[in-house]
Amino acid sequence: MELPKAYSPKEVEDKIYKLWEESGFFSPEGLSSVASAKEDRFTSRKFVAAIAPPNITGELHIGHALENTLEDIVIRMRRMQGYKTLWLPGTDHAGIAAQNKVEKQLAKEGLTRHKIGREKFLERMWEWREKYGNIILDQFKKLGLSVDWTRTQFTMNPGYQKAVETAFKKYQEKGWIYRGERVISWCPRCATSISDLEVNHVPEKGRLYFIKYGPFVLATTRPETKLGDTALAVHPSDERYKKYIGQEIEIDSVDNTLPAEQPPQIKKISLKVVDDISVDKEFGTGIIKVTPAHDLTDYEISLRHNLPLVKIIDERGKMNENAGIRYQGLKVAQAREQIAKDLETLGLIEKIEDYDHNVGHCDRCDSVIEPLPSKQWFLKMEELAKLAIEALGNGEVVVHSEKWGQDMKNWLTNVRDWNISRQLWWGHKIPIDGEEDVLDTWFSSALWPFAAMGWPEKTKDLTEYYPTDFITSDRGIRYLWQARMIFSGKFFTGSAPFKDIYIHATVLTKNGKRMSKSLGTGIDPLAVIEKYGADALRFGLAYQTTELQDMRFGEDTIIMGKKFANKFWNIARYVLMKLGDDYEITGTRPLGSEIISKMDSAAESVTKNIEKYKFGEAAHELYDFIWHEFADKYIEETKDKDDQETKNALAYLLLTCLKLLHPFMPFITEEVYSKLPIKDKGLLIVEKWPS
RNA sequence: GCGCGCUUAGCUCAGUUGGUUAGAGCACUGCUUUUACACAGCAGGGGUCGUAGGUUCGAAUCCUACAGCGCGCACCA
Repeated sequence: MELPKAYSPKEVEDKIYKLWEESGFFSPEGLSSVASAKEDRFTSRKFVAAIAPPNITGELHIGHALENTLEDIVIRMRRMQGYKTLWLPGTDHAGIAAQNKVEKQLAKEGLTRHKIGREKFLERMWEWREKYGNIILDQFKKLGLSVDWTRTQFTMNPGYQKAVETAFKKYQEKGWIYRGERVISWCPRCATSISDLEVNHVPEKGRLYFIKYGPFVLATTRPETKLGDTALAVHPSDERYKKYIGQEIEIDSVDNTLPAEQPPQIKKISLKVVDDISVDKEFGTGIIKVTPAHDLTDYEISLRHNLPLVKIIDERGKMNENAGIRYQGLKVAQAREQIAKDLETLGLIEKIEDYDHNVGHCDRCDSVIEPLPSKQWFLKMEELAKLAIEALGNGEVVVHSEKWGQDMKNWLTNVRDWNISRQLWWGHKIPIDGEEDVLDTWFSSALWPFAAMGWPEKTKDLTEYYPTDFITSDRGIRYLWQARMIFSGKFFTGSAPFKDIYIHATVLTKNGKRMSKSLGTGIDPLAVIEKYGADALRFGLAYQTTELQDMRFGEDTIIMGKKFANKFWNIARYVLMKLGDDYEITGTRPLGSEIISKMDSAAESVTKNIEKYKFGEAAHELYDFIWHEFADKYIEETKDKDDQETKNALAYLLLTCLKLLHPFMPFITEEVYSKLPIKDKGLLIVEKWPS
């Protein structure tokens, strides 16, 4: 059987993937066809993982490629070790992100969701999901992922909807769901509340306005919120202001009842001075205006001092009737300019300084966030957080590396109640009569490992495969998703939903910047696969993986993977040539020569490293052994030998390396395996792991 | 601001509990087209291990300070 001189991935990959799919070995049911009770293969031991479901909005990016390559390495090794493996795939409806996509689509047609109405809009959402929802999953096939496609889930499937409803009701029975008017982070563009975790603080150049407030001067970046002031606050121990605490102070303000066309006039108002420890004596003049409705810190102060809220900014980011006719209808930024001008005219501004500060932006659309009071649904976190902290503390869930586990515990210890309602249309409707809002998308994601298996029904899958063994994601969603999965699992099923969490590195550009599609700094995995092959990409990614260090990824590493694939291909060619036509590989271990024992210890070490999720080390060991020990030394030393012993050793080395390399480079290894002179062989994917 | 991480060859990174001449891939130089592979082989150049101190018989490895880069949390109005 002649092998071509160079390995060409394109001719191999799709063909091999098809073979695997047809074999049924991606499903535990398929594995039972080759099960052996005697050797305990695919019978009693199980290994289960649920994929991090990609959003229906997306396309494959290099982060997905890394994440799922690593997970596939674990799954493939476990499968070969004889575990009945299940890797459960699916997609996430991605509430706000997906809704934004379709709204953009509508905008191109000159439409808005309000113009077409809720029903029609949801139809469009489902159309989107039909058309684009599975793109990533299809792309996963190019990567060679061995997920069980017969079980593909979606977070808005009817069964999953039921899980979400059930979960909500169970929380309700506990009395942990409540509705409250609170100041929350609001995105005027998306017209919904968003989670604090979805607010990005971006440094911006702003201005600090020093405004006269009666006998005081105080500094603010947002003069327009003056119209919503309900108090002034100082630090309790500030000697400068101690005598004013508790007093009502008369202040010159601007008359907001005058139309904008008229020159500004002074209006007297009065504000009480309160003392609060949150005030920094050192900043500005040490005295602050309190605008409870539009500032999170001020809101906290208002709760402590029982101050009223005056809402002056509406849900579209415009000044409302409480701002007075002079400002009503202006956008926040316009109102800021207008009032600054008015105050200046009235001589109420002492000075204006340039000022660099951080401004909150929406994670999804980058609009400036407006804190404002809004009626939202909340989930009490106290008891739930305890459940997760306990699971992380007693080793029921182990986080790799430990650094991230500690980090999650810290977050859970300080976590506030979860605002679970969103003013969107795409998502799970809050299961309360007359309620129009939907649930935060992470509410359903939090149920993923068990809801994807059919919970709350007592399904066979749930009994057999839950809890799972492994999950992985990048660090960006360890609170949003992983921490919440832990307490959801504990609360609803009594078990933590997985044993091991692996937080993988973030892939950066070669220059250490975040990869961004809009900046054109991303690497498209599909283009890489097209150019170098999936195995090269997979191996390159795994080779660079370390526990903590983020990964600056360039083509060099992929080129290395490609060269390595070609090297391995030629090792196989050589061995096959050397073995000759009538040799049959039996897989028996030749008696211990030096190279054989080196092989064995490499096998053991690679296994241990994958089991400990030390992917980079495992890849290095394989590379070094195959290239430098097997090829450079052993093959070179035995070139002039033709005896049976050498042939046995060559055959054994090739077969063992093939197996060890398979999780990293599944396509080329399966292809080579298909060419080996072995009697009654099946597919490499279910062959016995060497260690 | 608080916390964490990183800083080792031109580039991207390894360096296990401190111990002889600090490693890999890519790039580079020279030689080799020898029937597995030129996507290769052999040989080689290149590093005061961020800076300054300290501990030690001995430090890239431990401690302190500083600097640069990055991440997370919190936002000071």
